[in-house]
Amino acid sequence: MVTIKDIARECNVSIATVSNVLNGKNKAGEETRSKIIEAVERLGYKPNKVAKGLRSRKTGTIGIIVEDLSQFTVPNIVEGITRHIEQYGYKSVLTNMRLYSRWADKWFSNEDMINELLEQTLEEMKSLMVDGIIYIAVHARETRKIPSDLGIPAVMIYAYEQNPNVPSVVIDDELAAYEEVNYLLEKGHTDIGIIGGREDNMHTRLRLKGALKALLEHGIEQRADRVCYALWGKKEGYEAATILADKGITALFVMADRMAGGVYEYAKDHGIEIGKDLSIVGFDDQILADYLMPGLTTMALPLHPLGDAAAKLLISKLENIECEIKLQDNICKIPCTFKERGSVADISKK
Amino acid sequence: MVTIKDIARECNVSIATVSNVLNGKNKAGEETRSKIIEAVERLGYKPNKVAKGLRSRKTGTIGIIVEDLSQFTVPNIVEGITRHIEQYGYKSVLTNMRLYSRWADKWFSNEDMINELLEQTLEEMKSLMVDGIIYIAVHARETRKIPSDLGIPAVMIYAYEQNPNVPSVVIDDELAAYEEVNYLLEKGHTDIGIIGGREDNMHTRLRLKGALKALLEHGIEQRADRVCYALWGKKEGYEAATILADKGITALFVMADRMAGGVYEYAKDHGIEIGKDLSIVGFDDQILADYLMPGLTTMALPLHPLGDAAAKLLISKLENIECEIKLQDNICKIPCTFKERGSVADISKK
DNA sequence: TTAGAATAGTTAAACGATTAACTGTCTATG
DNA sequence: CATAGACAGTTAATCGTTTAACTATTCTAA
Repeated sequence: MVTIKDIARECNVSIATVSNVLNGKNKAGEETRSKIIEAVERLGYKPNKVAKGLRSRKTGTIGIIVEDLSQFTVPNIVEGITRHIEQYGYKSVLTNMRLYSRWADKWFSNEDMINELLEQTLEEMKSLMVDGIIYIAVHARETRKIPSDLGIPAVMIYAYEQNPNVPSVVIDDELAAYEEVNYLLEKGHTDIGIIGGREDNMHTRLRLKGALKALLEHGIEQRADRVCYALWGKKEGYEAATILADKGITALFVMADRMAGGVYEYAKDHGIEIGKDLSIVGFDDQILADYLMPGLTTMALPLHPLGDAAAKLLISKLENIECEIKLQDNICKIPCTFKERGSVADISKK
Repeated sequence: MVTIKDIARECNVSIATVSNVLNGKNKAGEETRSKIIEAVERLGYKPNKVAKGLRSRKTGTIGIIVEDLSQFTVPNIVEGITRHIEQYGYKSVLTNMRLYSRWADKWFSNEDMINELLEQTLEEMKSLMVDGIIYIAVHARETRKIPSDLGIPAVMIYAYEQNPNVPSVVIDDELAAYEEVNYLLEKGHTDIGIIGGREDNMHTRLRLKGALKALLEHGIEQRADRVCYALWGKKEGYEAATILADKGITALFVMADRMAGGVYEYAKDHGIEIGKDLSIVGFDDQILADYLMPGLTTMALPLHPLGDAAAKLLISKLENIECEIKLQDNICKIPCTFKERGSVADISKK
């Protein structure tokens, strides 16, 4: 490995001079400068980031902590982050907590255990001397907490953080649901069923709120028996469809594409034609939405923008530059984008 | 930040003693040892990995380089890696090259540019002093090369590497294809069409080889007009189906689930019933395979095992322990697992 | 009794960079 | 002519660890 010493020896200067040249301090003559540059090129010297980090307390790395890398949302968020930070010369260090992973080797019976693991992971990151941290809380719970004495800048994605030092970037669930239900209403549907995710889940609650708001604005008070909760999966969607089937519904707002897939299966089993007898809007825009037939009209999650916004927030703090992202109550809500396919019938002109 | 010095001062010993105690060298008396342990706990001392790494040339981190994190295969492979390495106290540093990413900000017109980026990325990793490197070459090309003078242990996933120092872990494409086509033959199909991926792609070639082998063993010489190549996507699958439709075929071996999805759509548009009029086996076992109706019978990629094997190979080199993974020609082939759903009709008893 | 080993430490030099403080030399200015 | 300032560089401390080499004390066995 070629070090700064080798360059110094090669050029007959002190290592300080090499360092100065390399860091753009104008403390060297033109001749020496070019001599050093040449030697650096020739010997293929790359500054050692570890040493650099130890001395200058800036490693140029950002820690990304994810709860579960194999959740379909996460890679795209990470990509959004890395793309932005690389423009500022930062690298990322990723830790996957693997909560609820299909291949989990740890099981978490309660939130306290998770918070403890999180705290350990944060300590790990600190001992790696990352310059900042982005936490992707896919399994968003209100109980997830970043300690207020963390000591380095952090940003939270996906969950709301009360810590005043830690801004949150979240998707605008309420707005998205509002828009989706409005779309159904526009298409003439007034008898709308709702399949939510886990009842205690943040996303479920916010989306429900948005949906009810849209309905109410059209003078519709949603009947309680037309709302049911399921556990995000295909099977659960199927079961929910069974429950909602006889409630005189023409359309369904389903809070996850996978559950919507379950409804498709139910429809197939019972001779119901989706996009005609029954209309559906989903949520997520997972790949499968494009493979269902007819294609599922749904709400695309702003995954890349989520990562991008978080990265911008963090970089602006680290580099002390102003940030284009504006916060309200320390939160930045990113809108989803509606994806129209073929699962909704227009019955407005009947 | 509390350092080893603080502990030393607190206990009236030298920092060397603290270091010895912490690293399990039995060079301390029982009394001092417990005094130190206690102080470490009380003050919440965490060794600084950066300093540790600088001094001892072991940072306890493994660099993972991926070509494209948002490819569906990658997160699970990464999870396989991290899960294993964490058992040995290693962390991972991930770099996403973002080749061909949907959000790409760089465009690569040729393989040389990619190899250059790879070389840069490897240098970055070295300057971060990772102990080893795992490279996930999702877009497997034979031209991808890890320099032979890399200087740290490395393992390649997904592509074959000629570098004798770098073992490769790959999926057993040939075997998987062989098994799938055998399955079709067992079910009585003898007129089988094949939809491959890019013609110059390694996976395509190997899978084709396996498929032809199975056919040949049943005395079937595959007609050239029953094989066609497409670009892995849904639309391309649809087009391929159009071409193959009038070739007197009862079953189709499709080398990617997404293309198979395209065939489903073609079938729907033309009143063909999948799993009855036309049988299909896919490849990948992407989520969508479970949402197509009928469910797509396919071959599940051994993503987790792929990462696991690579990690085992690397760790065994780093920790100098023997490895349960056995190599042939420096390659470890991991078998896929067959996933039977409902897309194949049994016509053997007619 | 005494050499040798074992025990329980300490000292100080690294690892590869950055950086504050210092040293010369030259130039400009009143 | 004296002095200040700019320029071009060097020296040495420092970041938080590990580790080789050393010291001092006690124990063991012939």
